[in-house]
Amino acid sequence: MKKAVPAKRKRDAAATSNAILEAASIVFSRSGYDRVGLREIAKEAGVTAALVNRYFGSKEGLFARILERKIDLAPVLAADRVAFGDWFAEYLVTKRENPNQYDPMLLMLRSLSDDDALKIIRATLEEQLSKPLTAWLGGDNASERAGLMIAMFSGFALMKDVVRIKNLRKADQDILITLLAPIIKIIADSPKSPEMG
Amino acid sequence: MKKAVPAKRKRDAAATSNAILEAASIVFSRSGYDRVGLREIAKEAGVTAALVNRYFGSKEGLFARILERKIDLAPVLAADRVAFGDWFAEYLVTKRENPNQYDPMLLMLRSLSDDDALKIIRATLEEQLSKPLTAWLGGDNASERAGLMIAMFSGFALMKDVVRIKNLRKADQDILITLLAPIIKIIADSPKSPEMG
DNA sequence: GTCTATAGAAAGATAGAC
DNA sequence: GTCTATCTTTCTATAGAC
Repeated sequence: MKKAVPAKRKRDAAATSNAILEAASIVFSRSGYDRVGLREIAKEAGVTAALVNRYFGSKEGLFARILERKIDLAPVLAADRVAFGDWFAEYLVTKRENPNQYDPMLLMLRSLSDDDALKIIRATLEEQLSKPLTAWLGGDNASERAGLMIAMFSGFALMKDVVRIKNLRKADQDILITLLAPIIKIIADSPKSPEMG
Repeated sequence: MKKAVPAKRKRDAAATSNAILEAASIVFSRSGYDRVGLREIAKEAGVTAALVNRYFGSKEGLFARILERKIDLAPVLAADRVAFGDWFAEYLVTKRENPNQYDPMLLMLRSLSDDDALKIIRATLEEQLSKPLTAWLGGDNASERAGLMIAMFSGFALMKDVVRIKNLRKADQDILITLLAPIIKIIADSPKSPEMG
């Protein structure tokens, strides 16, 4: 609940620019590209809308900058390979949305309606998720399996946190994990080399 | 390619209202709720924007009306139960988006950015997909499995047709089907009664 | 570096003529 | 039943004062 009472900085370009970027990351994650105006972002950052364009050129430029920052896959891919299915299933099911936090996946899922944003999202997904995930998975048809993995977990996040269907919101978490784990496993395990790492 | 040259009807409320509904269904499917204005819909239907509000009250009302119509699940659920996994995998992978056709799933996936639309989408998914699918699946944890099924295939449609990631667009279709089928099967088959119908 | 003020475009909705 | 015209709001972006 760190409300917008930022330590009063004055005439510090870097700090201001960071404050805007941080505010936009959070607000876009919560509401998506279209629902948020520059005024709201600026207000959250403690400045005026004019500065957003001054530092980022345009709303689209700001959005691109947010997703340019590297998405940290380490916590996900650091999991033990054989335990990955169970671990990732639990991660997806128990992950709680924090409305005051940057969440690249939710930000993207909520920003599909703008053409400019969509292009940036496509590029981000391919560069930041698809590529490293394909490499990490390895084995036969790694690219297709990475695609299915992204489809699966984006769909899960979409239905659980964005659309919020009851089936997933009211479900017992342990049951969901039990059901989800084998799905992740068969995607993650290369069919022809299931025991390799 | 049936461009907007509708058989000139004059002063026929039912026909006009239908034309608007049909045009909106197609345009919303192609572009989503936010990207489309009432003027564009009206033009496509061969009328003016004022009539849209006259017949549907508001843009939101129009959107709700589109999704009120029953989604026909028969072609999907009519499949033989044991062959369902293979059949549905092939269906999802080979399905081609037709930009001149109403597609409820793509319409919803592209309309997540508006709050009013999102509420309608949530209700539609639960009433029109979740409920019948849960009943059809049956067995233990049918609701959770239905939720996962919806998550899986909405995520697949999202990444294939909306975001269009290369992993799924450039993939060999047979490989995708082969990988997808077992995923669908383990969701569809109740863990404790895998052989029941 | 930051602000106020505003330009300019587009949207949803409505009043009223025909 | 359908149209034109317009009101009102909201948005991104920019010019220019301080």
